[in-house]
Amino acid sequence: MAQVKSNYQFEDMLQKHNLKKTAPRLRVLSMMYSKNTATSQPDLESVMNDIDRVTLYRILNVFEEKGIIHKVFDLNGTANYAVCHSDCQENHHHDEHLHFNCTACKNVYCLNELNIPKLTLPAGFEPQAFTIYASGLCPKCSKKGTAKVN
Amino acid sequence: MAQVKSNYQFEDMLQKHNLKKTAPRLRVLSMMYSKNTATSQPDLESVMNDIDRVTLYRILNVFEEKGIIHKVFDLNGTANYAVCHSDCQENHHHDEHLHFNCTACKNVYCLNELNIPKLTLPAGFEPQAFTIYASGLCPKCSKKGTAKVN
DNA sequence: ATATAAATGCAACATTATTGTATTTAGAAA
DNA sequence: TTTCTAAATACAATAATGTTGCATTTATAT
Ligand SMILES: [Mn+2]
Ligand SMILES: [Mn+2]
Ligand SMILES: [Zn+2]
Ligand SMILES: [Zn+2]
Repeated sequence: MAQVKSNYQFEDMLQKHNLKKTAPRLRVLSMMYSKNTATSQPDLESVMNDIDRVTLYRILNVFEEKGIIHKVFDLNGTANYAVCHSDCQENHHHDEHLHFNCTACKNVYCLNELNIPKLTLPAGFEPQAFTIYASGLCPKCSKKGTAKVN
Repeated sequence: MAQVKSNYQFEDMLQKHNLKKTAPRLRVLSMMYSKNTATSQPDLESVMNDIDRVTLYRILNVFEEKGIIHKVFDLNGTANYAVCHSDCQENHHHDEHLHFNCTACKNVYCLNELNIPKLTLPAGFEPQAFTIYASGLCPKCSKKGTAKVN
């Protein structure tokens, strides 16, 4: 499920976006691509505790600007970041997919494969983007509850 | 659109939830029911600047616990609060409606009338609640853009 | 190799969330 | 009505998070 990318590909990504290939950026990219769930800044900080808090903050910001990652708020309102699957451009995201927030493990999953149904809003509303949030149990946690632990 | 309720009804609501009828609580209730959009804590603070910030914080918390209001995060991740339209109970909310966040005026609208289509998630996911977010222009702001200002 | 713009790390500050507690107050009981 | 008590408020203090400025370091173009 998690995308497999080589370090060379990460360097390529940075270059394409006119970003310098630095160690902190490559590490963030590799961590985010290795997971199939979104990552909060506290998550990043605890794993990469040798990188400055502000540096991570700025890396996440610039990645979001460039359309490399997108931000999603979980049930508690804390920001989580996930890689953009699609054709996101600088300052123009297209992340209209479903976000699933597991109430047990708290992980946030981007379910890109799901297409969002068309909705008609009340008169006057002119929607430009939709996202759906679902909360409940993710595959891992629902398995734990019922049968054997994975 | 905004619900009209008398002060007597607000007192009644507090009593039903075993909350004392205090001036700050009644003022918060009356403000939130008078609007058809969600209210952020900074909003409340600026209007009711004689009430302590922490008091407002705790009022919002207890109202949410009791199922009187629900929290919704806007595009910037700041919490907004809106009255629950339906059968929300203590620690058991049923606010599965669409939230519309206007990119111009930043207001958040709860569109309760809209029913959310059934969605089938990938195998293993066990959703318990859905909410849809839409962003774009609200009726007021779309009108401003095209024709005369309202 | 050198120059330079970009990125990092550190300090400082801003904002918001949260907890503790003394004082006040609503509502029950006398 | 007065008295009592648990609940609520206000204020102080701390924690957590977001943001900016700037000196130092580093990637990369020349
Ligand atoms: Mn996503
Ligand atoms: Mn709502
Ligand atoms: Zn889970
Ligand atoms: Zn608007």
